[in-house]
Amino acid sequence: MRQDARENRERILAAAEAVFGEYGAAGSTEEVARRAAVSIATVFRHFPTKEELIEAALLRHFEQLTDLAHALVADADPAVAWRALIRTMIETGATKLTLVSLVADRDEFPAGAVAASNRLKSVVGEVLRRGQEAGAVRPSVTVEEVYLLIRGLAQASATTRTPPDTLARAVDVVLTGLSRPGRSAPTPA
Amino acid sequence: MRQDARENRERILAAAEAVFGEYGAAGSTEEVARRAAVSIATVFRHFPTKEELIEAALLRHFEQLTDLAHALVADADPAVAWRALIRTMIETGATKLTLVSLVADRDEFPAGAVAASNRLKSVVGEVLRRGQEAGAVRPSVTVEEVYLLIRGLAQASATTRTPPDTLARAVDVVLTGLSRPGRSAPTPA
Amino acid sequence: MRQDARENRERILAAAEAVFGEYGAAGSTEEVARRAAVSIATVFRHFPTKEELIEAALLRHFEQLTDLAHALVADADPAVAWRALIRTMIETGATKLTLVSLVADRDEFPAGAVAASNRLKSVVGEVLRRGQEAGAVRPSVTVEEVYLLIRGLAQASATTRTPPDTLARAVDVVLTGLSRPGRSAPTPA
Amino acid sequence: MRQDARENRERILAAAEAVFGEYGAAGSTEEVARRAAVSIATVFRHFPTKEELIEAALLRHFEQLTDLAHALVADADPAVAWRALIRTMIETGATKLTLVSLVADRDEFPAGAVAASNRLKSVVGEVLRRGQEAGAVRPSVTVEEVYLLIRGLAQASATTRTPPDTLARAVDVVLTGLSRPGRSAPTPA
DNA sequence: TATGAATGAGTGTTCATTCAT
DNA sequence: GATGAATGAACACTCATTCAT
Repeated sequence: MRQDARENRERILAAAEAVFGEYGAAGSTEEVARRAAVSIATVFRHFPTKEELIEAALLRHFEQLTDLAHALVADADPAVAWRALIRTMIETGATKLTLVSLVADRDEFPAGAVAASNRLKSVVGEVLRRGQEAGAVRPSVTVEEVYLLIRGLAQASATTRTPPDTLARAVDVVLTGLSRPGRSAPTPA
Repeated sequence: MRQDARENRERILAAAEAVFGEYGAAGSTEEVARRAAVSIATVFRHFPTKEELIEAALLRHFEQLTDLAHALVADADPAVAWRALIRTMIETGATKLTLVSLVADRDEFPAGAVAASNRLKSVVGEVLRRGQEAGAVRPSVTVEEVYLLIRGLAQASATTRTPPDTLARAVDVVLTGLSRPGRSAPTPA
Repeated sequence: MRQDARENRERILAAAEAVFGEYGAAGSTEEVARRAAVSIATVFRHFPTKEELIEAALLRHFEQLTDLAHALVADADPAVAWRALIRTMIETGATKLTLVSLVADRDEFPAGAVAASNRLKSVVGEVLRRGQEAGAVRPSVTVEEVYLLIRGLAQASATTRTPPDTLARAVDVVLTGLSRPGRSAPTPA
Repeated sequence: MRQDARENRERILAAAEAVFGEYGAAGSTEEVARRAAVSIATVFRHFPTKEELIEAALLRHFEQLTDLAHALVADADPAVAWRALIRTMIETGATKLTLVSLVADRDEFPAGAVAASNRLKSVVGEVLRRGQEAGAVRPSVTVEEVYLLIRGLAQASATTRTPPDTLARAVDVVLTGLSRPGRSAPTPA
């Protein structure tokens, strides 16, 4: 691929993340093209379908989160790492995670995105396991409900104007509900 | 209104609830008409605007929930009532609550739906207060984060195929996070 | 026909004249029904087609004008009668004559309306002939161009907001153009 | 703009002039597309709104007439120029001038079309003035009634099947009515 | 006979996608 | 490889007309 093509691809993906994060699936491909300052035909040359465009944006997002999770795994305190990961996934994912629902229910979930999603999930699972081993998280908790809770808060706060402190309190509720009984989750500064 | 018209109206509302619950605002009025087995013109005779159709469906849903909440208020045990309400709102609301976000951010939230929504919220608030007085719910909890958590789980489980037990575990996490420390929420049968 | 039916018919015709006069053919049958305070089905029972409704309204208008022309024929001064007829047809017809174009170009011009139109035309022709015999109108003038001029001014002033004095001056121009050379048309008070 | 696009634009405008001239504002954009042999989406790409399409057609027509009027101004004989202008405006404008009323009463008359319309009116005014100075036209005549008469005949003859000689005689009547007393308007060959 | 309700065939408009340059 | 233009299929909505009550 030529260099200008690669640059275009990157600009388009960034624009897609912004547009679909803002308007959900209702966001138009034309608008993506406009923000990326390319012709719409260029968008379609890179991503032959609106769906593929969304998936590519998702993939990018998953990979960024995976990197972040990896960094947190290296953190000294598993309990701190755990809480930070949950918080970050909800907050940074807020605008973008809405995208998941746009492709998730299709039968043939795209190979690339599903792989990235699995990679992310396994790292999250690892942070979870460490939290459990450290006695900070209930042993019965599985990644599945954690994901559901994260996605829920991300979507809900993304689709309505939620005051930050309301979201913060909701996150605390979740963290408390996940934490080992007797150890309440300390609220961050 | 004639009887056949009332029947149509009811069928249309049910169809609208299903369609918009499934596809969000992207659901088409045509599809609603198809599922209700009426002409699209009939849909528009009953609800002159797509928005009004969505709002009417919302209103219906709010009122049903309000009735249910009222019934639960009359229940003997506040703690049981509280858990039942949360569970029911998430489960029955799953498909439908997604609709809230579709109209919630408009400036002129329609009188009917907003009133119904407020009525519901106040009853939920009452059930919450009773749960707190009975020592079953943390005193610091407010309706706002409860709503956010409910909406989150409802939307998230509605927009992806979630196994029932995953949803159940997530609900338990939330209920535990909301309950008085030391009193874990007993899982139902 | 029952009496209430006849009353309805009359109210519908009046409403039709108003509505189509205001909006032209774009006026909706529903609006006519609304102004006549009857159901739309009643409108269609009386006039099985929108076209037939328009034609009936036309016919009514033609007949009223014919009556008026007859009265003018009886007038003592042919020249005065002539000018009065032209003026009245343009002015009263302003709002309504637009209707003519709505049906005029169809092949099968409706029997009733065409008859009424012909009756009117023949009376206008008579007034014209008398004016010519009295030396007030050019002998070469025929009813055809007179009709075209009348319709033109009526339509043009009906479809745009025309100041009364502009219309009056235009009518004077026409009257002058029609009158015997050497005898300018005296402007009325 | 690419060349094929420019060609399409021109074909669309021509089609619009024909269609709206025939049916008035009731003419459908689909019909325009059909006559221009393009997809309806192409029509909307060029003119994002039916209104803008009508306006563009109007503007084109006004500009053509203005050019013609300018050419006539340069003509040696003001009386001849005057009569030729009136005749041409009525005849060529027949099908098209109907459009004026469709947009004229809107508050925000579109800048382009209104400017073009004003330019045309001022040139017509100039030809009128020259005719008056040459003693061919009554001094009391203003552009307003001239316009009303022109529009009237154009509309009336456009909306009904008028035999050419009837229209010609009507035009003569108008020209005579406008001309200086004692000087009848010579009929053209 | 009159009505409220239902309908089919449009209308203007948008958008994901393809084609010619 | 990138672009501007074109397109078909849909969408929300309207209206003349018909049907059941």
